[in-house]
Parts: sequence; C-alpha cells; structure tokens
Amino acid sequence: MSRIKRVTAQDVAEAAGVSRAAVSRTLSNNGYVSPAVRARVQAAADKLGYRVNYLARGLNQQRSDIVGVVVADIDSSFRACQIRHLTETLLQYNYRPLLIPTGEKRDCSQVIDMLMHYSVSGVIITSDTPPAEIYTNCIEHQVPVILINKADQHPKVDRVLCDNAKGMELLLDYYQRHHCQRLVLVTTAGNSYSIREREHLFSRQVSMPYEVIRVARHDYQGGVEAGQKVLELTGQPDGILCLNDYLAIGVIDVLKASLSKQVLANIRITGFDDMAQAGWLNYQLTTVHQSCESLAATAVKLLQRRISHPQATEVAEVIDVILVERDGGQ
Amino acid sequence: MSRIKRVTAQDVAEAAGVSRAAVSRTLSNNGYVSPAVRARVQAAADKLGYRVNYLARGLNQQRSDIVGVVVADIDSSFRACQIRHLTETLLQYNYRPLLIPTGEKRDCSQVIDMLMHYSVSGVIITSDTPPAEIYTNCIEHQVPVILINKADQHPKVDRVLCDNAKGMELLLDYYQRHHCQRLVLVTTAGNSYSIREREHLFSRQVSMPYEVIRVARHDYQGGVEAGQKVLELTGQPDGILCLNDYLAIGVIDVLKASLSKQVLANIRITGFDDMAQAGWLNYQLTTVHQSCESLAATAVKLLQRRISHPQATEVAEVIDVILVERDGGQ
DNA sequence: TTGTATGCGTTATCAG
DNA sequence: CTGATAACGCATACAA
Repeated sequence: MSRIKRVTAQDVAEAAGVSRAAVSRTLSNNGYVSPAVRARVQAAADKLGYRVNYLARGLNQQRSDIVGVVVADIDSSFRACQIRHLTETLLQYNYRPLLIPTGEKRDCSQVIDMLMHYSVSGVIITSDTPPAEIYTNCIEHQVPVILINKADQHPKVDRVLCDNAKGMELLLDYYQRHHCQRLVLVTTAGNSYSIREREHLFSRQVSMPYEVIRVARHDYQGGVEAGQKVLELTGQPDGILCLNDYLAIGVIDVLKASLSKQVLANIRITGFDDMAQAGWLNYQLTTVHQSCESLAATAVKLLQRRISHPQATEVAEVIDVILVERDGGQ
Repeated sequence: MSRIKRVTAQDVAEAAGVSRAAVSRTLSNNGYVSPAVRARVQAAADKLGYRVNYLARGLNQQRSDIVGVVVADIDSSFRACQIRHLTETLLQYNYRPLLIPTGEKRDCSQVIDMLMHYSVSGVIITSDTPPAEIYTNCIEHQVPVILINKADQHPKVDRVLCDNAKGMELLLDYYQRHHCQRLVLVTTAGNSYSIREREHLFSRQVSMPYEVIRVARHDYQGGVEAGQKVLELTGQPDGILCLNDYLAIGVIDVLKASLSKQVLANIRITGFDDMAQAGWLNYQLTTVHQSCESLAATAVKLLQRRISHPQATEVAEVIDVILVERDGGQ
C-alpha cells in the first residue's frame, strides 16, 4: 500500500534543527522549552502545516479526546436540538463527538463496547433506557459517563437533569391561576425517565381532581391516540396537561379536527420541553422551556471535571426551566 | 499517570501459545493461519475479552474507520432524519460517525482540518454550502468525499442526489391534473442547492402562468413570511408550490389563521421532502417523498466503493422520489 | 503456515 | 533546558 506523505513531528524537528521531543514540548505546551527554540519550532510547524496525529497521541496517552454521544430518537425535534448543542459544545472544548444512535433493533451494548476501544475520553448518554451493561463497561474501562435526564444513580456517574419539579409546579400553578376545574393528564406507558418522573411529580403536587389518559408512545402518534381518547370522554375537560410537547401537539391536532373553535378555546392544553413546533402559529403551545444550551454546557462541564478528577463523588446538576405562556393559537 | 490494564494482542498470543502475528492474522482475517491455531487464538481472545485497539490499528493502517459527517441545521426535521440513517448505516458497515455541525459562526474548515488528523476513512457532507476549502483539504490528504444534494462537481468526489427533476415533474403534473389556473411559487433567496435546483427545474418545466414569492430563509419562519405575502396578493391563487415542506407548513399556518376553510380548500399547497410534520393531521401536506434510508445506503455504498477504488471516476447517483398525495387536512 | 522484526507518530522518562 | 529512547498496540514484509 502506498503510504501518504504526511508532515510529522520529525519533519518539523529537522526543519527547526531540534529534536522531536522539543517539538512535542512546544506544541503540547507541556514541559520546559527556551523561547528561542519555541519560536523556531512554531515557525517551522506553521510553514510545514504540521498538526499532531490524534491517533498517535491517543494511543500514547490512552485517551483520544473522542466522546461517545449515545442517543435514541435523533429525529425527534427536541433530541435533535440536544444533539446539536452537545456536539457544538464538545467541539468547542476540543473533544470530538462520535454519534451512536440507539434503535430498538440495534444492540447498542456492542457499539458501546466498540467505543471503549477508541480510548474515548467519555460517554454522554441521552438514550431513554441505557442498558446497565453500559455502566459496567465504562466503569471497568475507567471511562467517565455523563447521564442526561436519567434516573439511574451510579457511583462516579454524574448527571444533568431538567428541573421537572419546578416545571410541574409552574404548570399546576398555571392551571390553578386560570381556575381550571377538570384536568386531564396525558401520559404514556413507556419507561422514559422524563415521563415517569413528571407523572410522579404531578400526582404528588396536584391539588385538584383529575383523570388520566395513558397511551403507548410518547411521540406525535401517541398524542393523536390521546386526543381520540379525550373525545371519548363524557363532556370536555377544561385543562389537558400533556407530559411532553409531542403529546400535546397530537392532542391539539385531533381536537381541532373535531371540536369547534369555541369549545376548543375553553380547553387549556399544555406541553413540556418547548420544542420548536410549540412556537408554530398553529399550536402556540403553553409549555415548559428547558434550555438545550445550558444542558449541553453543563454536561460538558461535568465531563471535564470528571476527566480531571476521576475519583470525585458523583453530582447531579439541575437545569432551570421557565414557563412559556402562549395563547394556543387563538 | 496510572495506565489502565488492557487486554492486548500480546496477552492473547501468550494465552494461546502463539505469536502476536498469528493473533493479528486470525482476527483481521488477513493472511494464512491454520485451523488449529485459529481456533486456539479465537478461544483465547474470547476468554480474555480481547478487542483490537482502533487507535493503534488506525495509526498503523493510516485509516481509522472514522467517517466525518458534516451537516448544517441538524435540528431541522429532515436533516435529523438524514443524520439518523447516515449514522446508523455507517455503524452497520463498521464505520464510526464523527458528527460535525456547521453553524454560521463556526469556522468549520478548522474542524475539517482536525478530521484529517484522525486519518478519517472518509467525509460525508450534507451541509448546504460547504467551503471549497474542504475539498482541497480532503483531496490533498486523499480522503474520500461524498456529497449529498450538492451542486459542486469535483474530480474523484462522488455525489448522491435527490431526483429533483422527477419530483418537480410530479408536482407540476399534480397541479395540471387538478386544473390549477393560478400558480404561486414559494422559494428563497439563499444559496441552498436543493432550492436553487428545484427553482431552476420549475421554471424550465412549468407550462402555466405563475407568480413568484421569494423569502429570505428556507425554514418555518420563511414559510410564515411567504404566507403573509400570499395574503397581500390581489385575489387568491389556487395553487402554491413551495420548494420545501417547511415553507409549505409556514404558509399553511398563516393562511389557516386568516382564511376561511372554504377559501383554503380551494388552494392546493404542496411541499418537498416529506418530512415527518407533513403527515401530521393539521397539515396532511401533499409533497414529494425522498427516502432517507436509500439516501444513506447509497452514500455509504459510494463511500465504500471509493475507499477500495480511490482512483475511480466520480459518479452521481440519483435517489428516486414519489409523490405523496394528502388531502390537506380537510 | 508461522515467527521475527520493523514502522506507524506521539508523548514521557531519564540522562546529559 | 535539551536530546536520545522507550513505550503505546497493531499490522505486515520477510525469513524460516
């Protein structure tokens, strides 16, 4: 195989008339090197267009600066937003995001196993139900793990969580302020942490009578199914609290198709997450906003902390939320 | 620095009582090795839980099996779908997707440069306006480049394209079949290849009088802006051909808010791409469907081809499209 | 068919 | 402060 000519540290060293070691020390800012040599090395490196080979460095240092980003449902709006900010932030801090989508089919534990053999610097998990195998695998290889919106508590595994409690409080306060009499909770049967947690908080904090509609999926289709169940109720509720925006939007679409504008105007529907579509004219959904930016920033901050202090006790940082009141498209 | 104990080929070799070379040959299926030895090596490798170190292999082979996926607007629905299928397909074929989001701010050429130093096996670009620098950089390093829905034609750079021509034909045929008299084209002023190409094809193939509404952005906001301009027209058109689904949905939302159901029912609005929201009850958008699955499959197929035949002449594969007729939510 | 020896490009250690 | 040298873990030409 014909090997491609690359600019190597050796080349720079020769051009600058110094040793490889001096080059390494200069460019990694690690170790003593005289200003004179430093200048010569810099000049030579720039002229030759030298950049370190990350593979070689990774092999040597046992860490590649690659960060595995494990995520389910990439094509759901909110997740896509998370991914975008996570990858942007990682790059900004000189990590490289290796994206691992986890479908139902794919055996993601195998993929995770693969990650270990890249000497990844860390793994950020946004998947809904990460197999326990991931932890054992990562811990065994001493790879930092950051969990986003996950229940699981593990030693040395940091987490960043959306403030579901505050969000639910804001929503319930919203319904109370508007003197809602008959509330319906739309939730799902799946094992998504966010949904489970919000449902739990709801039932603990709610102080008015309510009914529950439970559907299988937590996406738009689930919302449609929920909307149909709403129509089957005897009489209309005046409040429908949906545990995420997709559910709310599905409900809205079904109700809009079957109910008059007047009737609909008296039903307050809310969501959770504030994904892009919540702001669309047709929905103008009142919902709880969680910032993907600060979520990403916090995740990467925790990752860096754990990389430099592998033995620190685990922490769980909570991301603030706010209520976004919209007029429901009226 | 305390180094983590890893299972290395040497360990396997000792456990199996053979040389490192025999282990390498067995596991990479490259070179001759007797069945007996092969079995012993396999057994030892399994028992010890050995997996090759991709960094070391990459350093040696000058290719890391990492594939850079460069993409703008991750959080747009259709792009997210592309990403999902691209990454899934890449993993399926034993590549690892390194995700590079390109914003307006970020200087992505720097990031691309970084990719080169991972000895990436290839780069797949879905960004709308990839800087020319990318090509020169990749070609210089002899890294395969696959372009998705891009105009740029470069030697040794393969492309996969959506069949915009057929799509436009289907749409115009649709309007003709329904005896549309007054058509409005909604397009943008940006330099997105898909939009530009579709607009060009439209003007070449259209055989009825039409008006043009041009907005700045090609996202939902652009659609809203377009919708407002539609309302300013003297009299309503009976057809609005939008060059992507986002534009169409924005237009629909504005018109729904201002026009009566009856008037709206006489306006045929169409999009392009068939993103998830096009199928939502509220929109039921007639649009041109392009399959992200086959797009991803084709991209990876071309990538593999170029990896094994770096000097092959470039090709452009076209992905078939179909018209998805929906009732517009009536 | 197998083992030996060498290179891949860095960084870290240890003399000088 | 600097330069030789040994890892890092793998693949492969070459010799046996």
